[in-house]
Amino acid sequence: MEPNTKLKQILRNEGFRYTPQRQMVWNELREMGGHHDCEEIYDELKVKGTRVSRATVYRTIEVLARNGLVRKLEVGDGIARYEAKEENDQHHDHMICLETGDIIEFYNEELERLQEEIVEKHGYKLVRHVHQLFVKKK
Amino acid sequence: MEPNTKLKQILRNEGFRYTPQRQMVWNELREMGGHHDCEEIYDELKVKGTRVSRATVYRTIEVLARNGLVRKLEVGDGIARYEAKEENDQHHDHMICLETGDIIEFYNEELERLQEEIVEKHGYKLVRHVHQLFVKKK
DNA sequence: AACTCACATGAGACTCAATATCAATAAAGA
DNA sequence: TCTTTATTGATATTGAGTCTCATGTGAGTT
Repeated sequence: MEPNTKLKQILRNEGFRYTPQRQMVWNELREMGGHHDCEEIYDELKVKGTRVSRATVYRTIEVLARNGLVRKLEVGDGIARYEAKEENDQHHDHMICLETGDIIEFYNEELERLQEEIVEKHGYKLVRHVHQLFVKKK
Repeated sequence: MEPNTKLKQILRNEGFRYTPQRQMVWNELREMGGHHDCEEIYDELKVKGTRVSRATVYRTIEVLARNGLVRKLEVGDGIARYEAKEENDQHHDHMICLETGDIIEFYNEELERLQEEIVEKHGYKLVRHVHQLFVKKK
């Protein structure tokens, strides 16, 4: 399956249209890698000569996030970051260095299990979670 | 020690002045209990006839948070909530019900330990963390 | 008690990420 | 090719939060 077909399929399943703009935003975030805000994506697309409006970047990221292609990350500075969720990425959370702003990914199975357990104990089921560790170099 | 002295002491230690406005914001948040945003605190003070400006509420909450009297809580809707940290409150994190907006507090010792362990393993030290479980009723 | 002055307050202007508006455009099925 | 309707682009608007600055006041000093 060629890479573009994946996005096309997902959009179709959700009743959305496949558009070059959506493809470009999705491509861009994947190519950039890491964690970026909408403004960065918008600027990068502009630099590359592809004209996608700011509004469309915001709207597309939202659509991609709702459909699990992208993960939203809020680090507390009022600017939402996004990261592409690739085919066989495993789930992870984030450690944010307060000195450098670096974002480090981590995953801990025991942690995931504990969360489920806690939620269960309160009579709920877990939909999603936000877990961020703000750290400093030792 | 009468309750007001506590705030007075803390402010003085930080080189801040003790003002009726700061006392009123602090009192209000404690009386309200739970998790509230600045606008709610501002409105409630206005209803009670005490005139504290919006700017002062925002500024005071910030001072209180920096000095550990108040805890900031961001649930992802772009509005910061705050909760009073009383004398002998123990640390806790939050479960947010996606259906009702209810905020449930939880604490798990093993979870806290694990976080320290993970951070340690990456060569950092933990400063603070954000941990929120978004849930639905079963 | 009066004096002093740096810090705090109040009112409103301002910021800026994000959203809404709406005419023009273009998917995609018939 | 035609038609319908979602999508786009340009821009205005929103709103939580911050900044400004003239005025007010806490609190140390005399």
